[in-house]
Amino acid sequence: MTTRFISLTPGVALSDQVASAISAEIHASRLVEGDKLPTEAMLVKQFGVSRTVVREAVSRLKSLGLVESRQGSGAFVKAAGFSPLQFDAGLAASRHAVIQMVEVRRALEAEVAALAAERRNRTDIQRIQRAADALEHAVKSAGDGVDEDVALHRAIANAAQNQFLISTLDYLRQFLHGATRVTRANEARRADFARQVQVEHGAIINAIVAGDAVKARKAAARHMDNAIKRIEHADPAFWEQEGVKLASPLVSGSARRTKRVTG
Amino acid sequence: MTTRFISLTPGVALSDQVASAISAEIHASRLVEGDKLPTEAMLVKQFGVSRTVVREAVSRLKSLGLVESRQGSGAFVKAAGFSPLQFDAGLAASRHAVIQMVEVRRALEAEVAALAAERRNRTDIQRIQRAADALEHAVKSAGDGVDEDVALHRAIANAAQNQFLISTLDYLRQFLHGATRVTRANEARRADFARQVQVEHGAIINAIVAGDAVKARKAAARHMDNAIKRIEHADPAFWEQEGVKLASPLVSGSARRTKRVTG
DNA sequence: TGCATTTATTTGTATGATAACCTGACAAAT
DNA sequence: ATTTGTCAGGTTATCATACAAATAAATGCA
Repeated sequence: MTTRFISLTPGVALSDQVASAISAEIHASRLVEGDKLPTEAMLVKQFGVSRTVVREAVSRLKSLGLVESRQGSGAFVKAAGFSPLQFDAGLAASRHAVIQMVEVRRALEAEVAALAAERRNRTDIQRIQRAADALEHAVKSAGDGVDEDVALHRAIANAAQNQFLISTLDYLRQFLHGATRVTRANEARRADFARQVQVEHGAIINAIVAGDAVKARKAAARHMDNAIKRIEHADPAFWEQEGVKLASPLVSGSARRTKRVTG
Repeated sequence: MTTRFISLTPGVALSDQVASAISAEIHASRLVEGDKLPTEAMLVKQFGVSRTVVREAVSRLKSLGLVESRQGSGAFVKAAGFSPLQFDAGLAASRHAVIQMVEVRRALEAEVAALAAERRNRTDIQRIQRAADALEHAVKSAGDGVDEDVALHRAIANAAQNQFLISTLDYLRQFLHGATRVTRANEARRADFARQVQVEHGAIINAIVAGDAVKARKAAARHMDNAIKRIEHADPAFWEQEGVKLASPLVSGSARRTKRVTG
């Protein structure tokens, strides 16, 4: 008796259905590491599709790292590695989600600042202050200063000497880049806001230079708290138009045709 | 004049080579979002392979989210999504890396505890206390309590009402699971250690129940600080043997035959 | 038993054919 | 002028068949 798979619904690509059917068996642990998949011929029979479809389905599972095939032998379930962290891209434009992400960032930036204060060396301090100068110069030159802001925070993160903190913050920044742009545009319009940000940065940097981890942690947390406030008071037009456009994809995998490619 | 792709080397699966060749074009920005890939017929000519190979290659790019194909129209380069966060799995067994990951976790657990203290409702409190009871019971029953420990921290995270904090912590836990097992085994051997952990948990829970965010943050941070200390004093044998075993897979994609499947 | 050879199985690749679908163009009707 | 219907060409999706290459099982022999 062989494994019975689900029936197929027309309309959706057959290879997708077969791939997800097999993938479901693996995730449901009905097929575990080392297990041999049914042969292509068997899958053809069980699903009632052609070998092309079966091969494409298995090929996708291979590229996803779920299975591994050996010519002449068969296809086998691979060891389930660590599943990567991947937030839903559509949430990057939702005001609520962005605030939650900044909460994550607040935690990490505070930790980074504290560790940087403990571990910074002379080179780190130089880089941080150079990045701060560049940011100040960009603001004076009427630039938005987004890149310089990122560079400053990255310089601080480097001083913390923790690769995972750096990676995680970089990952978050992918999602927060759009929001950062908006908030900085807001800040640029109001001189008092810009000055406030500069003061916040200065407090963090001073604490790091002084080697005061507690003060650095507090200053970084306060900086992020204010960032949340600035996001909350950002131009609501941004969240509406962008939010709607990007929010749809996540509710379901339904077909959408957002882009025209006519030549 | 159409895009010229690389030549093929025998030995490696053709579909792999074609897939990575096209993928390289995309990553090199010679093919950008919205661009139409050459038709299957063209790719067949350019690479000098069969249509089966081309289709499997494109199918893999689809599952990787790099391209999207529309029947009757063609295959198009999709918008480059956010690159996921993925730590090197081999590092999960290195003592130094684990400590750095716990530093990340300390930041997040502190934030989680603080937010949980602010946002917890009656249901959250019930779940947290039930999880704490289960952990205590597991310890008394001579279990290692790893699962219960995870469940407790997860219950707290849920009360924080921040999906991204939860996801990120879950992601970290994948890597820290092995280390957690070891440290808890250590704790189980020493009654004073076990009691200390229980006290630390109790402090976090009490602060959350009391709604004291500051105290909750401090208690969680202290718990993680002690976790780092416990890891540093863990049995060094673990880091040696496990470290070697887990370090190998990542150095290259070479063929290894670890498992026999004769059934 | 132990080993070499053969045979069968299975995946990799090639090829041709058909169906489903999209796009653009054009004509007809409104 | 706009909409609707139809058609032709191109493209992907699927099917079927065949052969090559690698592996595993079976066989025969010493």
